[in-house]
Amino acid sequence: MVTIYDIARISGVSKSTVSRVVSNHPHVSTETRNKVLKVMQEYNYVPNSLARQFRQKHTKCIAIIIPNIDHPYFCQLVRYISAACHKKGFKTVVHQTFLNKNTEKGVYTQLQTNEFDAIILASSLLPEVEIASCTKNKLIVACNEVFSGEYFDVFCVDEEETTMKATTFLLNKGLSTLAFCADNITSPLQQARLKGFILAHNKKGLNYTKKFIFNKVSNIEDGITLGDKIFKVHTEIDGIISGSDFVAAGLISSAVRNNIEIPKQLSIIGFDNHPISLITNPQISTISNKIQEISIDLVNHLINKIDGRERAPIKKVYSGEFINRSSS
Amino acid sequence: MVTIYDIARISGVSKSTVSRVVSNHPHVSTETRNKVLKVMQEYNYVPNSLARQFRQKHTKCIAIIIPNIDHPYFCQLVRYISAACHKKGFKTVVHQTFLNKNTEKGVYTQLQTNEFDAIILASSLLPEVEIASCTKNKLIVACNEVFSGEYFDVFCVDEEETTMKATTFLLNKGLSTLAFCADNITSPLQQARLKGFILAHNKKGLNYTKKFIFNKVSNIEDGITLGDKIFKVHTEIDGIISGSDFVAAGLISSAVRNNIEIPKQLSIIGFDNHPISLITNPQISTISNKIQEISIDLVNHLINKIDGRERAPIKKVYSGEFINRSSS
DNA sequence: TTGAAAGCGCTAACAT
DNA sequence: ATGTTAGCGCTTTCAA
Repeated sequence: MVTIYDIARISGVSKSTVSRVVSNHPHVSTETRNKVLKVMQEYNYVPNSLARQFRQKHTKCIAIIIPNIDHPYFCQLVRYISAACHKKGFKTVVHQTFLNKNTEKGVYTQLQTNEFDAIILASSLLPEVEIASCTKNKLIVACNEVFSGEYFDVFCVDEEETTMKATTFLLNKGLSTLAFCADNITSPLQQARLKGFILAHNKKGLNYTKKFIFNKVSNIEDGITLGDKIFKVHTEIDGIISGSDFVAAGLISSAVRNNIEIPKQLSIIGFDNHPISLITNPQISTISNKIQEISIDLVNHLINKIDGRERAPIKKVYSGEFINRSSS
Repeated sequence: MVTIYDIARISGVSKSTVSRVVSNHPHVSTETRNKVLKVMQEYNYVPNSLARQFRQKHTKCIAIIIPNIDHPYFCQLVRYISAACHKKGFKTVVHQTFLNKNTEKGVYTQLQTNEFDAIILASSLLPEVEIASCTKNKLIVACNEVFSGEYFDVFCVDEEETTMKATTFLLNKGLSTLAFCADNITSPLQQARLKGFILAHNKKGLNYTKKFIFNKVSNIEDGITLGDKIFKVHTEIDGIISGSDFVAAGLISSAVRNNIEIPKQLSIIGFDNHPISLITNPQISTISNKIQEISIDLVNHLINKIDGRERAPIKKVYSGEFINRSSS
């Protein structure tokens, strides 16, 4: 391996000078710079990132924590975050927890040992204070998880308000028996949605049915399974706020097979405004969560922080948009 | 920051000894080990990965190159590869090229500078020899891209044979005018599929229609757009081999809106066996590509190579499975 | 504008 | 079983 020292020796300058041309410092004469550049090229020199990172105490790498990438929302999130990071010269490493607390904690340990410069936390199983204590003196920012903003930065959609809007829409149509599906009901985000769901009922002086709050429904297959289970038995359900467009798609396909007319007998609302909502029949009414906008804002902010251009923790709340298609 | 030297000083041993307990070496007395462990805990010591990586000349990080993660196949691929790597103590960094050659080259440069230990190449725009020359002396393995296996390891499904099987199935049904959709037709993988498509025609002494080879059709929206364009004008098309289940889903939704009966008037076959193929109406006949099996094999092999337990380049070919549902 | 020199935190060969 | 020591490749302060 050819090192900076080799290049220095060969081009007859010092290591410092070579380092300066590598890092594009000023105060190097054009003559010297060209001479060094030529030798670098000739000997196929590439700087060793490991050494630079060690010396400069940063990795140019950001971790993102999600439950599982094979999911309409997280997949898009990673897409935009990763692209935004790349544009700024950062790598992104994806950590899937598969909803395992210890896996999540492992990522915090890696943060402490400098495996990456910061964490974007898009899904968490741990309480805010515990996370804060695990990530002390390090950079972490939450994305669409419901945290106070007291300990670390938070960028999120107002899940409660958004879910309330969608639920109210169904209630205003005169529906009486709504179901609610969650991916992982104990998470703060799902709790916020549930709160919005309940609040919408309260505001109209209506009751919701506890046994129609379904947990652990996260993908197409889960939607199908749930549908097959409830559509035969609980025909009184006339509306569903489902946790994602994939779940909604599964529910719709099951409903169709069970001869339930949508939206005449049953309304279904999804989340995420994923393109899948365009190909079901009927198309899925959904909630757009501004993934791209949030991703870009968040990454810009985070990188400013890494570069030391920002200080105090901020909380930025976005408003979700209800998109009314044909399933409601 | 508390370093290994601090711990050594405080616990009254040498740096080497501390290093040994950190790395769980044998030849440390239980007494010493416990003493050091206690001090480490008390002072909240965490080893600095940057220094270790630098010293040991590895990152414990593997890059994966894909066009874009928001895609049914690549999303699942990343899911399984990333999980398999994690199990072996490796991180994965996702590089999306968005089909840009220079972005792909950038990743090879990063490999040369040791930003990660190896690349898993799941999508490439570059010829095999160029890749080989860019990744000299480093580890790279291709996944489901059609390379010779001469320069680097290759794990892949036999795309040609698999596509031929599916095409033959349609031809045997008596269909006469088949269309073919590709994501990016110039890629070796898509070329292999096209070859299989053509071969199936040849074997039966039939011709295919060149203008029904469609390029740059990669997601749900593209499927819808293409469907809306061709279903009105080219009613002679009676079968489509589409590049992915998402494209197939888009096509089906467009066909339904255009009052085309599937599979009576038109057969559609997807790729990837993504759950989306279960929620369209009719369900999508598709080709399973054994993502999980390949991912695990590939990662195991790659990590053996990183650890120096393997040498010569290998090529492992898997057979895809045609799954006949209701869209064909 | 350039060079000398110290040192980042850790590992491992060698010596004891 | 433990310590001594050299050094990984680079950046950066300081001096010239």
